[in-house]
Amino acid sequence: MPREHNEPDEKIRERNIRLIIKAGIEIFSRKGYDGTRIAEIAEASGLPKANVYYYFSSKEQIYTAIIAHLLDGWDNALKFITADREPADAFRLYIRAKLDYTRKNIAETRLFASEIIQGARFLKKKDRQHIRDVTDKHVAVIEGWIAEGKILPVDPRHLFIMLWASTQFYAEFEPIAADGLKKSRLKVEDYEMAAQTIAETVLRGVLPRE
Amino acid sequence: MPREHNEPDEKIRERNIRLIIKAGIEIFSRKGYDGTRIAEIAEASGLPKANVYYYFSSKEQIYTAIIAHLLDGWDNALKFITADREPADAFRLYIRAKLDYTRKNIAETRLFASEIIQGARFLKKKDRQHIRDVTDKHVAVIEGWIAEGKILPVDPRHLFIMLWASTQFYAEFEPIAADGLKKSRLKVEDYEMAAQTIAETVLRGVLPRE
DNA sequence: TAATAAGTTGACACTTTGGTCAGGTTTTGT
DNA sequence: ACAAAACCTGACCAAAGTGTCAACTTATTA
Repeated sequence: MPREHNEPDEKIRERNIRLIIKAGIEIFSRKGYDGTRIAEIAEASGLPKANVYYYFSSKEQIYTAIIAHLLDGWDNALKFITADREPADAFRLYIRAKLDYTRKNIAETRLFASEIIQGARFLKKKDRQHIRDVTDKHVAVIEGWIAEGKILPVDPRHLFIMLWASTQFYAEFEPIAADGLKKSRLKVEDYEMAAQTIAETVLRGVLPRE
Repeated sequence: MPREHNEPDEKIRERNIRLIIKAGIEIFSRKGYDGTRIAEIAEASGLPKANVYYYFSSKEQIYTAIIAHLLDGWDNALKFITADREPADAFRLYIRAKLDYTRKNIAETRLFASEIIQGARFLKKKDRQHIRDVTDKHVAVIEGWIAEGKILPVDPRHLFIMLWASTQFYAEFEPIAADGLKKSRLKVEDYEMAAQTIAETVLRGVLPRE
């Protein structure tokens, strides 16, 4: 088996940790925490099991490293609901960015879903607090728009959940979504069409009539 | 430990299978297929492990029995999108029924999500076909409404996914949904409010302006 | 280039797992 | 009451699981 070679300047440590995390994301996302076997991660990353333990002292440590990595990714992807934009633009951008992120990071998205379904056992208090804070900030922006009459009075928290849920779905439930769309696999165009439908419907749903 | 006593006339076999399935739903939903240990199901159902194997010959058999049971439940719960209703009523009823079902069957809902995330390994071809058929039927009704001008031209499949996703979310992602709503746990009123927000928004989103 | 640090790994210890089985007890039909 | 059927279960496997370790090789640094 040809050894994956380093990117330029990438240290051995960095490369191996990257390989382990990458394999871990894939396998944890499919099997959940309890269902994942370290040996499988080792095999998928091309390292012997003992070498995995050289970098991580336990299964839990690999898992929590991945969760942290994942939450980081989201923060970068989602900064589009700000008060200085028009609601229509903000929603459209948000929906598109979220769908884009999930499409390009299907395994991470599934892993997060898996973690929550399994009881959010490894989501730290501060991680949850962080999610709450981000939500609150967005909610405040929406409430501002409502006060200005820019959108209709809708419960902003449920509205948010609706957007979150709709955009998550395509990655998490890919086989079901594909069945529903009568495709064998989802392609970029399907995500594109999803973004359009969600944005159109929700915008007509919340913008005041002219 | 006090033995759970029979419901009147319930045969031993029925009772034990019921107990095993019940425990199985709870544990499979939390741990996924690979993560679930038969010993844990045995303990949760109050039977010795060997007794579980007296009724089911393998882990897989328990799991697939549960999946079948679950799909049955859905068929009963969701019969509200029919061409003879007005769109507004049909959507409102569907959203409410789905949220009601997920609220009362949280573990089943999570188990289904878990199964899909883990690659739909045990969802039989005919089950998927059945889901497709039901979807197609609903899609046809929506297309009918569009043709009659009763609702705006929206992609019916993506619209459906939106409804499905939004209504699933509260059960699957309960901790996140609760965080988002600033509650410690979701109550009936929260599901009620969710139904209202989703229905209002989507209806304004698809009904033609007067 | 020599010493030290970092990385690698086969083999091992110990635990848990799915599943079996022989032999017991209880329920049921007649 | 008695036999047959249904039910129950402690003890047991082989396989698979997590994590360890001592001895080895490769990289780094002065």
